[in-house]
Amino acid sequence: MTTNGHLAAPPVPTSIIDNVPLNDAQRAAVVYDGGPQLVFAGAGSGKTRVLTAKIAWLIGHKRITPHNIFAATFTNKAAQEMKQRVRALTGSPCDSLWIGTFHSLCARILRREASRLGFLPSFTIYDADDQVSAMKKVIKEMEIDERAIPPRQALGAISKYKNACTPPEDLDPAAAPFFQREIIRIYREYARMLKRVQAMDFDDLLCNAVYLFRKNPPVLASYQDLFRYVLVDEYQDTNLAQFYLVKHLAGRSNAIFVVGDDDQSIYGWRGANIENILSFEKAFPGTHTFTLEQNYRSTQAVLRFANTVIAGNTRRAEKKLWTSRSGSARVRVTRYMDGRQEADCIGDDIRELVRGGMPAPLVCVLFRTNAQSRAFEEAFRRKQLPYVLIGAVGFYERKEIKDCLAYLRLIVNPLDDLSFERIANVPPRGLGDRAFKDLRTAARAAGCSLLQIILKGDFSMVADRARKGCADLRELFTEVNSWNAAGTAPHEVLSGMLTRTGYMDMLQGDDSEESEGRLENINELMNTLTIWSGANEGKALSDFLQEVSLETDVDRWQKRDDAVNLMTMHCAKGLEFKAVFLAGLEDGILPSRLNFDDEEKMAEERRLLYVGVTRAMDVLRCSYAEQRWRFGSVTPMSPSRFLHDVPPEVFDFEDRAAFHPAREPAHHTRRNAVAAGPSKSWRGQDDHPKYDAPDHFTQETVAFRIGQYITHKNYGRGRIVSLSGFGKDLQLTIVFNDGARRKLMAAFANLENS
DNA sequence: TTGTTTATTCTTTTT
DNA sequence: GAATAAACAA
Repeated sequence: MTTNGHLAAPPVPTSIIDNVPLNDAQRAAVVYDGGPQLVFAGAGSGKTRVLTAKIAWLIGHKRITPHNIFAATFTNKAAQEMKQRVRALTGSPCDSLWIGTFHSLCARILRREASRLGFLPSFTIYDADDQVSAMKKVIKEMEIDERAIPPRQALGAISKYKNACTPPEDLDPAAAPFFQREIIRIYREYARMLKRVQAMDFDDLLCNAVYLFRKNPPVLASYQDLFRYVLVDEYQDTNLAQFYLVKHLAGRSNAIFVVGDDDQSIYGWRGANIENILSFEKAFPGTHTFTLEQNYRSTQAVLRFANTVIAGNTRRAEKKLWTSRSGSARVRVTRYMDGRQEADCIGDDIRELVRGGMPAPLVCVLFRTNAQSRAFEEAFRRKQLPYVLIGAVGFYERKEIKDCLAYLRLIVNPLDDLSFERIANVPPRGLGDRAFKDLRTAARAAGCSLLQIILKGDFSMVADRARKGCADLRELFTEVNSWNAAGTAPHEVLSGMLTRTGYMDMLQGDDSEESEGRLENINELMNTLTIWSGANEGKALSDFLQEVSLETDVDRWQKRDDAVNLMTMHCAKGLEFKAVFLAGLEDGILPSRLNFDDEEKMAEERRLLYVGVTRAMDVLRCSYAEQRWRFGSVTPMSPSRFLHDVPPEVFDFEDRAAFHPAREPAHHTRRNAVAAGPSKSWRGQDDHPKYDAPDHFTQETVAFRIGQYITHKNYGRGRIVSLSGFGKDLQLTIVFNDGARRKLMAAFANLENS
């Protein structure tokens, strides 16, 4: 059953949302009150607005208390913003809304109910790094060869089980083939270890919440009573565990509202299941489906490009995005000689845009992988073009920051052996492998954690020279624990701790470039913590640690009023910019060569490009390079196969490679030298058959750009005013000196430069 | 036990 | 090219 607005929108004056400009379809979705709702919201169709209005309507019109609403968003930032807007609309304080990412909402539930799962409320949340080190330890302890089963692979397999909410005790190793059998054994040990150190990884937050509800029907019932309404944003990126969760919470009331766009499903690799949205109606019978097709974000030129990109995918929910926004700028596709030229020229183009009045923070460069950011950072720094890089090496993933956090974690959770092992010898305290082994044996015998052994004060199990270090640690933690108990502000605890341990001295003594940056980072952490303590009076150190580990890249993003933005396309989900540059659109990068052989993954790559394209409001520029400096050698590249699916009339093609002045950069091979040689993949052998891209992109004969003067045998001299198509099909629009405007096929026109 | 050198491996996207 | 692990010297 589908409604496009006109039928189901009774013009009931519902004062609460009268202040929100909504079109018919949006309004219909907001005021519908007849059971489960699925809203297909195309890119830029006002999804957030609908979601916000819906919550406001629930509170203001349906009289549901904020406390009884569960809303899952994709970032915490989005949650904060929505909270603000709902507050503005309803005039009621909305602090009690359950709104946030699935992970934070689950963490909140799990802290309250921890004991039912055999956890303490103070459990630690392990990030990807922590997971790897925990897994390495498990594998080592089980005396399995790390090369036979790489930790990451084991984690990947376990993550699949957790996504499906299959606990290790439901798996029978005897019934599985060898490799799987080992994985199951490892899964068991890993789970045991996390329990022992009182930690949950990201997947645990979701599946443990599901286990909680499965095993405790009364608890489930109490949450079903609590959450009278469940809303989910970006539903296309939910995984099975999240589906179970939603099904548990809303299964009885059927009071559920989900928004999403199957065309923007880009997290399949993380376990997201596009079937969740495509089969929503099966899971929630009686679902009413709404479709938002009017795009308010992009110009027709951008949207046409986007529509042709996504049209290449077959299995999609039918929808046609349209816009009434006109705009003068055509989409441009540019060919560059190499990554460096690409970054340079994009920098120049951005400067040009900004000079023309475009605010820098509304400009964004998007790429497929984090590694690609480097070229831009270098170029922009050279050009003194301010930028902010979102994502990449996250602040909280830096060594020194992780060290600080490990110290703090140990105060909150003394059972966290992993954090203990991380910092026990940083700065050096004479504790090496030998000492750790001794401590572990003693801890195991006493049935307690490493830190607890230290706190006992009996160091007879370790060698002489390690005793001093152990005693130091004991003194440190005894003292710090007393500060914390006495209610010393968190930032003071941290700074006291770092001075006391000599960590600061360690960095100050080392006058390398990095240690300077590290000191700065630690300062920044201290500032963050100070500000946080001020803004969150009454909250504990443990709350800070949780917020930090569940923070998304976008959450930490602060727009600077003079800086342009750099980020991956994944990171850009849900965001919009006036001008978007999509860089590195090459086969092997987007789509990633790692997904060449999997049809569904390739469809996801295409959706990723679609997401990138639809971030643009006014200006969209795509680019690819002929060769790229990758992995220590120059690799020839060809344009993304997705570009070939876009009909030429939808964009202007511009070739800047041929016009780039010959340059002899220190480490770059000359283009011709490479182009002439046999094409070699970066591994030294062609392990993937090279996609046979039509060579018209790279044909050296087609080298024209807008503004160039040429001479034609019959028509004389003229100036190129626009280009469309590629290679053999490249069409030039030329204004000749006689005033005539002619469209010519470049391949046949036989033009000369003049 | 610690710090240095050399070898080796591996490259996507993130809560 | 970078990050990590193993090997080695002090």
